[in-house]
Amino acid sequence: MSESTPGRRRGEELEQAIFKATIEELAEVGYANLRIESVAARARAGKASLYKRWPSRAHLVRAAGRHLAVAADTSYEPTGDVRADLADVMRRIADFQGGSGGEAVRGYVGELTAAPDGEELRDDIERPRVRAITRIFEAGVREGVVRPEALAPRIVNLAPSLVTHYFLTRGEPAPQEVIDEILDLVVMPLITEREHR
Amino acid sequence: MSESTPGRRRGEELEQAIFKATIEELAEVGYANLRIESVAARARAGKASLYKRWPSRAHLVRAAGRHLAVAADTSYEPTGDVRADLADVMRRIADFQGGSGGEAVRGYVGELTAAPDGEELRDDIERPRVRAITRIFEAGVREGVVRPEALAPRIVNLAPSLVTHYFLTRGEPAPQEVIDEILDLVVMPLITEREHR
DNA sequence: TAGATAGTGAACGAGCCGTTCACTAAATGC
DNA sequence: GCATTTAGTGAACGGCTCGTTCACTATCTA
Repeated sequence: MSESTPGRRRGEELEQAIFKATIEELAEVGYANLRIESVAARARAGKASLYKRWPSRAHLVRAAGRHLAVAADTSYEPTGDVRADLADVMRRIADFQGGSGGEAVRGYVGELTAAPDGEELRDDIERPRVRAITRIFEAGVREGVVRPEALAPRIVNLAPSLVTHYFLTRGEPAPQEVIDEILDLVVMPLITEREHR
Repeated sequence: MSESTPGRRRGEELEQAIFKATIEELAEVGYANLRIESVAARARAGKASLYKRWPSRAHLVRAAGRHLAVAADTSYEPTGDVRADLADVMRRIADFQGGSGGEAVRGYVGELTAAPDGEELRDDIERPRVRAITRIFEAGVREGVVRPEALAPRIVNLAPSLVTHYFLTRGEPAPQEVIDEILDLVVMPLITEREHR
């Protein structure tokens, strides 16, 4: 019961508090203005405790981003309406990008130079999306409305990639109209059978 | 003839020298490690001259990026082979991203928060691509191998968007295999007629 | 040729970085 | 229940880069 007066936290408990503070700071000031000292102060922790765990701001933010991505990984149940299900997943991605997760990704991208590490963050973010969309596509294939070739990873990743590209190049998450247009002009025409004609 | 010993440059001439220095620095140390003082020193200019023109590093890099994008805008003549022409344009985009242009874009993305300005840079970069691909598509439409619907901006931008997304999330420009896969699995199936079957 | 304009270079205060250290609280071993 | 080890705190630091200022000087213009 060391909740109200933490006395002195350590290990996992302290780490969680630092992640929480990082995410809050990201949401408030953005990645570009994130100060290690501010995070430490907000978490009521010593700056040295942060540097003991992560060698730089970029590493801290990356770790916090993974933390966030894993936490946000809620399993998704397709309704069977392929377009509606895809729109739903894309909307969730855009919402994620509108918050701290987006700031973390932005920072990761800005600092990234010929990615030596950092693949884990991308994987943690991509994996649940791929899983959700694969299930949607599989359901569509069973019903005969989606071509089996659509299950190729590049095609499964198409919708998330385009939503993310919008976010990265515009600075704000894709609005609903953009999501609709991506679906109606690109994704749906590509994945559905066009035997008519 | 104030080339070898510039005496003291001003106006346009000085600005060009600063851009040149910025681009060289970007290529050498990357955006994250770019120091205003290093740029000034390399351009043999006073730091104050830089701050007189651009309020921050981000603005300087953005301006240099536009400068570069405009300079790189070589008009493109389609051969008529849609896939080969697209592969060519995508290859050029990836090459651009592998140099200073990519670093400028990366910096712009990292610093970007709900883009108030910065649309000019995106436009300067996108416009020539859109123009080139539109011409490729138009040629394809005339020959009956490309659907007229492919001329929608979202579809014209598809290939560049995916190449750019790869670059931004991986930290390095898309290799040839990725370009080929994007073309064969996504772009070509989407834009070509599929009346057979 | 005189004045106005624009660039130089050095110096500055301020802020944040990443590190260190003496101190203290919590966990562990006995 | 006491002694030892482990881990976090908080303050202080040297160093770097920022963005600004200022006296000086080169170039342009009238």
